[in-house]
Amino acid sequence: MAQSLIKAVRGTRDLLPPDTDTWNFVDAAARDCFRVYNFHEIRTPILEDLALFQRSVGEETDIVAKEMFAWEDRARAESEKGQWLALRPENTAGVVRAYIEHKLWERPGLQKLFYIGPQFRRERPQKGRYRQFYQIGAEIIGPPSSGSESPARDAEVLDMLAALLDRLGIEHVSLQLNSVGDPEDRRQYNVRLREALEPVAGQMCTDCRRRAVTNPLRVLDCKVPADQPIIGSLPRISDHLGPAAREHFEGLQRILQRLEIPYSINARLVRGLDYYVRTVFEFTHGALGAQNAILGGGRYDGLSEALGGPRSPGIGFAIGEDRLVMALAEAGAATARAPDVFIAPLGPGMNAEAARLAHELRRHDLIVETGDDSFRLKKLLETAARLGAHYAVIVGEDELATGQLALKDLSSGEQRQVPREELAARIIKN
RNA sequence: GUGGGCGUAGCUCAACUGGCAGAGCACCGGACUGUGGCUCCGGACGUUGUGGGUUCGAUUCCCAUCGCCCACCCCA
Repeated sequence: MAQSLIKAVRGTRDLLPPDTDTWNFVDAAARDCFRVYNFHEIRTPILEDLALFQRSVGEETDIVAKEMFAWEDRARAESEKGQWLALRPENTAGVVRAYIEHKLWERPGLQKLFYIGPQFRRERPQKGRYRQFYQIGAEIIGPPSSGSESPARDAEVLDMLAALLDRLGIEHVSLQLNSVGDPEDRRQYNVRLREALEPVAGQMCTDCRRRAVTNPLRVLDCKVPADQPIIGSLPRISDHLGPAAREHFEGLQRILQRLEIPYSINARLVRGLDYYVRTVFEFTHGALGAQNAILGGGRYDGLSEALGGPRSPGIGFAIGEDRLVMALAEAGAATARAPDVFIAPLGPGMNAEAARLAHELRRHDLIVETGDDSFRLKKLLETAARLGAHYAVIVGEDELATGQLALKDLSSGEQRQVPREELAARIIKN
């Protein structure tokens, strides 16, 4: 391989057929789900002002501190400085920015928005983690008067997710649920956690010793077996929720139970983004390697205000589509598309007849592939079989003369003469 | 950013302590001039990721470099 060949840049990849059929299958299933839950699509730019992510995701988070593609744009005038731009590392910030910029809170009712698109993080690639990755996400946001603060909205989002995963046939997923409380609850809990960690951190792994100082919440996430007893003895955030957050969390659980959506409370589920309050959740899937979270989300009641907008509580999620597709592949889901019929033009000059017939069949919404009259019939049928076509139609001199086309069922091998005008109906019926 | 593993045909992989780079699948042609899947015969397929070093000789050993994978940190 010559080294001068240009290749896809690190952490990006080409999605090729037949995999793209699977991706489209997922997209279509998601859009269908969003439709019946009355969500509408929003498309925001891939490129945003860097400050948007610093203010929303959190300046101290690794995502913003070291994992963004960001650069200073060319200055418009010599006296000016360039604007700092970034490829979006997630989509919620952009959605809320657009919500504020276009005063969507003035529209009646709740804003129920979804997006499907690429996101970018400058991390070292590994299984299920790419520098350009794809997320399917949705947000419910609106002023408090629209009911945006209600746990019913949290439940609606979770119900939709459960429906989507079920529809896709993804099994072995489990809903992990937690409440991280309101900002004041979280501050107090952080203090308590630090206090509790101080005497025991020395007995924990090196990462935890560091986290105990820098980011105590992350200690809860540690997977080192030896640390588990200590982690189990640490105070739980659920014991430190204020009355409002507690009531919200209980309200959500009542609805989930009525909806018969199974979930488990994971007191150690904390999420990395600064803006999350109250409800946080994850769906995890076995057999995806270390990156086992297939989607995640939570409530972000203060985000709009943090970005200079009016108070607008909200809740949302993002599905890691790369991982969802991986899970589908694990399940062996058949999503590839094959032609309904292959047209074999037999003999010189038959391409025109084949093209005409293909045109007619396609108007009946059939997936049609055509061969070329320069090939022998043996090769044409071979091609038809290899493409996975259900039927082959032979168009040759004999057929033209009689008006009867040879229709061959490629799985059974059965072949019969069919009048040209009945062809489409015959293929559709089977 | 850190650690480990791996780079050989389109794909999956062989090649003993250094001795003519191979197999299966896939591809193309033929046996079979209007009938695919099975079988048989034949064909094409490579600067062994790249650059350097050691050697009579390197896919093999050494150094460097690039790429990919897995994991860590962190996270969807």
